[in-house]
Amino acid sequence: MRSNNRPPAVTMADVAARAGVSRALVSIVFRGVPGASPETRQRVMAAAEQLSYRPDQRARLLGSNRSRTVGVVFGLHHEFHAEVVEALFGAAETTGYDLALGAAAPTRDEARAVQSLLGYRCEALVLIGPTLSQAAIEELAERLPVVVVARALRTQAADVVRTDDFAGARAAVEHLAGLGHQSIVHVDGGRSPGAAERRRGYRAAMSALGLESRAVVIPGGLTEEDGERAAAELLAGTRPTAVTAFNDHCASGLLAAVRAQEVSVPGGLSLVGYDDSHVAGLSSVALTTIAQDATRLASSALELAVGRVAEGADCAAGREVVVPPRLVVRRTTARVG
Amino acid sequence: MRSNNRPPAVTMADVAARAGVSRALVSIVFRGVPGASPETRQRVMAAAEQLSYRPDQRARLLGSNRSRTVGVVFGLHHEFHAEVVEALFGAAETTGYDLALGAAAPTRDEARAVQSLLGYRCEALVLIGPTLSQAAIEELAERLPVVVVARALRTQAADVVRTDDFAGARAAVEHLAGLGHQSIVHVDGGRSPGAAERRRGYRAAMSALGLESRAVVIPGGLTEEDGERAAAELLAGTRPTAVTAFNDHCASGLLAAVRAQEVSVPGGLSLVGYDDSHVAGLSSVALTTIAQDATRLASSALELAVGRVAEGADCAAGREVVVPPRLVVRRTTARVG
DNA sequence: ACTGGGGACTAGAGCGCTCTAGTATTTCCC
DNA sequence: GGGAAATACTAGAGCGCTCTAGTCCCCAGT
Repeated sequence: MRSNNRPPAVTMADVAARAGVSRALVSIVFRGVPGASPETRQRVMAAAEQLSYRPDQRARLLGSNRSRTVGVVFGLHHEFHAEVVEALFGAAETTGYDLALGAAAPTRDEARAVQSLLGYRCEALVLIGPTLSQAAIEELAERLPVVVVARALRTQAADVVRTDDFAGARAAVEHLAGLGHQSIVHVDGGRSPGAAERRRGYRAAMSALGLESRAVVIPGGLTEEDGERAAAELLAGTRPTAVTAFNDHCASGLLAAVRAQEVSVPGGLSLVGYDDSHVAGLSSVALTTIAQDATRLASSALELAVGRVAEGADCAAGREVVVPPRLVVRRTTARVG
Repeated sequence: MRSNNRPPAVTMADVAARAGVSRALVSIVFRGVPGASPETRQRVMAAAEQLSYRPDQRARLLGSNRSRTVGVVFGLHHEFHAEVVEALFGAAETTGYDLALGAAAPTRDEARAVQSLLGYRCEALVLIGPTLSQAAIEELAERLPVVVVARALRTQAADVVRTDDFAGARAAVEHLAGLGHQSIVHVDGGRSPGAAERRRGYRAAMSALGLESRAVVIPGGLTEEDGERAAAELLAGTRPTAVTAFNDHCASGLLAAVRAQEVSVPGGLSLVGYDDSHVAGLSSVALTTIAQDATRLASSALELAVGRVAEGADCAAGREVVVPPRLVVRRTTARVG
């Protein structure tokens, strides 16, 4: 029994019949390949329009035995991921590839997202800030090209596109040092992608400035709550004059929390975030931060992904694209008072 | 020429050969339908495991001529949408339906997202806070079941699931009035989904309290920036003692901006947001707000969507589920000073 | 002993496309 | 005017599944 009594979906055959041509010709027109006269093309398109026909992706992909699809795994609640995803859509436009989204969230882990994407036979996978283990990523990479975005990974199996977080963290410290700060604390991101690099960059910069002994890293995280918790710890001990935070969310939580304690920013404390996310740009927050170039990360990632697909398995392994960060000075940093 | 020299994808036939059964049997096992003995099931699963086989969704769906997929259109940058999407994944678990995501963003409009979803032959569409015109939605609804979430819409064509925004706005006003406020301004959301209802609820509540003449609506929007702009306007005129904002983002922008102007909240101004989004819960923001129940919105939406699919075109038209909102009192509202 | 029924399994025809191999028809160039 | 080459089009075999209509075999009932 067919319980659904909507009209059956219109297929290529319907369009062909209406236009008075063969199915193959309709296929030719819709794929935009040569082999049809302009008038026929016109006629086919008109027929399709009248029937409001759209080619069935599933069948199209099945038939060509290529999916022309790149899977994207992203964190549903990560603002920065959303920016990269948007940029990926822009980049995909010119490549002829489609994007399939796999959402990861607290109640739906990355592995699930990946599995569902594999079911769609993506030709490559772009993982944005994945928290999967390196082993898991390498295993995946055996099956299809994998590009990891925004996470440093030493592996020959996958390509990596990331911001130079080491340089970013260093730039933050140097900016603060340039303003006369010496007591600079880093609130880190724990095991989050990028956290280790930023921590290393921070330490290296402190050493280079001869502030080695004053380097302090306190545990933070990637959410506002983490920033708030870090603020408590920060204010309890000997107060630094400046802080570099793992990301803008953490920084903004920290900012709000210290301001609530009557500590003025940047008067009493300078603060640098990371990512240049939306929140940093708000005039009421105006966070000095290190910007990641989502557009370049996205276009590089897609380029690597489709490049690898085209080259097949025998291409150069484990390429890495490092995009330089950019210091954006706003109003949470000032000369040490 | 086959440029890609990865091993060809493993198919059902491979599994069948390895397990020594027919393809059909493998299909039976993977669909979990009766018709295979426990031992055979075991054997097939083992074979699939060894080959790390996953059924090809495209083919599976093509073959069954059902996609068992519900398309979800959401705003990539809307925190609240992300919450609903996550809840939808949870709800989908029990229905046997899969979710396909269609992302809308400033550089990728909803129509594109919808078109791409249609290409995957979704059986129904869930539109979260769509900005599409009513006509466009109705046209869509002729082709497949459509459920609109978080936007009031008077139509027979689609089902609607929304929070009772009228009641929500009223609850906000009543809460403030209960604290002695009389001069209460509403910062609205313009043409955003839900904005009109909330505005009406605000006006109705003010009237009911005999504060009709003091009702003031100033233009806002759904972003922090909109809130900041509204703050400027707010502080320029005769200052109210309380504000209800269109959503939490708008409220938090407003909050930061007025605090920057040395206006204490809630001492000098009480503020109520809407949505109970993440940001409202931050201890440094602690925004009193009207919570929308994303989980219930999501489960109702999915229920309606699959219900309509099951019933076919002849089912009750234009159902509406209205989920009650909930006042969450935090620390941005206080008795009028 | 014969029938009937049910469980386990298979053959094979789709699903709506793509794409190779082909058939007409026209054009072009000595 | 005849062959080559290009252009416009079609036939039909897949792609990897699902699912209907079987086949086969074993056992209960009479």
